[in-house]
Amino acid sequence: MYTIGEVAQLLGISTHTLRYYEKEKIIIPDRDENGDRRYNDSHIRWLQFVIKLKETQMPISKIKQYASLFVEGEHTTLARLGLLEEHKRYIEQQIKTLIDVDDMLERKIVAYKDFISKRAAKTPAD
Amino acid sequence: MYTIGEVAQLLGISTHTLRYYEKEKIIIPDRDENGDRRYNDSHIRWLQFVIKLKETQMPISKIKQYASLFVEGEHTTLARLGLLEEHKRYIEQQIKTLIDVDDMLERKIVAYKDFISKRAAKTPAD
DNA sequence: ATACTGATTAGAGTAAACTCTAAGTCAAGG
DNA sequence: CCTTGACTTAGAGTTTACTCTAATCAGTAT
Repeated sequence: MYTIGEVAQLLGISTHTLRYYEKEKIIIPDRDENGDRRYNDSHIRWLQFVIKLKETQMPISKIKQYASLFVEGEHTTLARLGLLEEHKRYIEQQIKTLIDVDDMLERKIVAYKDFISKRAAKTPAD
Repeated sequence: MYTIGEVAQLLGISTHTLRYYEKEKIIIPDRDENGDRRYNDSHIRWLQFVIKLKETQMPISKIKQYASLFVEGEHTTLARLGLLEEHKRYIEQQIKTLIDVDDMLERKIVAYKDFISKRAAKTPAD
């Protein structure tokens, strides 16, 4: 069981963000006898999943949708599957785009290096 | 030579955005005798490059920096090279992350499908 | 006792990147 | 003549995702 500060540290996010996610109903931790938030291992795993989705540009609104389907229960598995499949398609498209741009940058970088080395060769006495 | 409306259509962005990019000094088109913006092929190519950078999450502030180095002239090639190399490193890291999450989603999706098909098998008379 | 640490809340503020509105002017085409 | 589409400046509004503030309280350290 972790406090909000411990979770923040562990996952490299701020306590502000954790409270924001709770306000948005993305994660609802338990509370201890003082009313302080308590996160267990399954909360942590869910947060790690959320962070992965975020790193791949899934908007908070979609993550919220997915989280609320979870709360609704087992009859939403098909809808959840749909969301994941949709995001997977986005990711695969994004990978293609990134590879394209990576190639484009590689060519530009080579051209710049070439230009710089030629310029250097032209002014040997500088 | 293209008008702002033609460029917007061609590149799938709005005229507002093109004016905004001009305000931010990312692209400075020519003007015709009426003072209307005129974009030539090299403007178009530069805009296509900007859009590619944006698709790969380069912030407008960085694109601005790169554009202003261009305007400053040839002595900024090293700085430009640096910016491109930095963004290339970001992209390559991002590709790794996307591949990881793609795998993770694949596993989740398989698990969901498995669950759904097992549930269907349990209730053959539904 | 009191200062420090870390927790709580509601709600305000911020940054990025547009996106649009107002309130006009101007020129060409049908 | 009227519509369309361009132009201007200045500024307001929107969305996303935080990020921070203020005021308060509970437990521990000196």
